[in-house]
Amino acid sequence: MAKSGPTGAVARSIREGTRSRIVEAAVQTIKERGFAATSARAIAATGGFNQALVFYHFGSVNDLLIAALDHTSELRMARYRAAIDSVDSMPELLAVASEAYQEDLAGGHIKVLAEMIAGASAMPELGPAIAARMQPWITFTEDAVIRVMARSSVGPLVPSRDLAFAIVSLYLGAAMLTHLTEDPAPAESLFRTGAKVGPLLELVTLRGA
Amino acid sequence: MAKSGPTGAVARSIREGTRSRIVEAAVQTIKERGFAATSARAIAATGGFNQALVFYHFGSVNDLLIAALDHTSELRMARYRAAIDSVDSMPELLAVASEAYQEDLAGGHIKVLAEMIAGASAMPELGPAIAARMQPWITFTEDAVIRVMARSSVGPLVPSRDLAFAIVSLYLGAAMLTHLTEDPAPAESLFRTGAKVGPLLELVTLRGA
DNA sequence: GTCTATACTTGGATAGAC
DNA sequence: GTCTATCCAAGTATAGAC
Repeated sequence: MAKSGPTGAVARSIREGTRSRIVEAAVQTIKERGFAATSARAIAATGGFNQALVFYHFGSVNDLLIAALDHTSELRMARYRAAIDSVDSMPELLAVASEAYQEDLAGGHIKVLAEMIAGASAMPELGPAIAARMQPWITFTEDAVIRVMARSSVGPLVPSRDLAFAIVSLYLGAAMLTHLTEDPAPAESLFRTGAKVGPLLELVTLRGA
Repeated sequence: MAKSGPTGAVARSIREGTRSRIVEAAVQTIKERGFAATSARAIAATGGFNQALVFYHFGSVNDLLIAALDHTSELRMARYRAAIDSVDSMPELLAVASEAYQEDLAGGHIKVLAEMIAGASAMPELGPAIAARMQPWITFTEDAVIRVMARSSVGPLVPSRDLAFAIVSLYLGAAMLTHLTEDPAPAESLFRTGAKVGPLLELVTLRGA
């Protein structure tokens, strides 16, 4: 007969593992205090554990931060994939992208991304790891672009790779500017305008409509 | 009768002032070593002067960095203004923008901008100062957009502020990605594609053509 | 105005007890 | 696996001689 395990917070801690607790504390610390303030000591304070655990489990603060970025990236990618896979028209795509952006902003995901990319400059050895984690987003965007452009008469004229790079750049740049100025209004206005212009574009370019 | 002054490097130093020497050393250090490595000690080593001078002349490293950003921003703004003020068609504008981007990349201006924006996350007290220094670029871009769109039949439909914000975001995001991956190819490909698509757009939308 | 020397702080990282 | 205690490096900033 199996002995019954612990319950409550302790059980949660064991089930999720200390590693997960540390990763989540790292994400939360970046969101709340920014990259620069996310030291091993600050992460430990956020999560309520000892500073030395960071090094025991991850070897270095940098390796922990990369694990944290992986963690949020996976969550966000799953969210975007579910929202976009069922979409194949430009207006729908813009609407979904706008909605997901609002979620990212409210949930602090944008802040984590912006802080990590910014941090890559502060810790150059972090650069390649973060760059590698941007590639899936470009590929993902390119897939969506190809699907939507297939219905357009100008689709074949626009290199999908360039358009995907432009979209990711635009998203990233808008996130950095929003994050920098702490003023969400310009980006929101841009998304609203995009939602209005999208259907127009579709009208003009729809193949064989 | 005026006594003749010193010559050579010494004269240059006096004429430009120590402040300028320090600012230029700061810019060069950011370009060569990145934001994180741009400490008072590193700047002093680059410029061949004493570390304490940074604090005597600027009070803090942060204040020096802001002065350095002002310095490069003024140079770049003058360059862009001269190039763009004489332009009023979309293809020309894209060509000029592409050229200026190449210059920025080669001259390291993009690196300075990217490092400073990244650094704003690392040093939160730097954020507002840098945000304020992005505004002139959005306004400048909006002016160019308004002039070019005046010739287009769809011009009145596109809010110029949104388009300007999008262009600056795209530029910034592309710069950050290029900087991060150290691969200039995607951004260059995007600019080439833009140069091809621009004339097409103009053909389609030219007012009363 | 510019230098040397140094006080002070923060944070990464490890040793060793438990 | 987790804790306490500590070492060490790097950097800001200042005091005070020149």
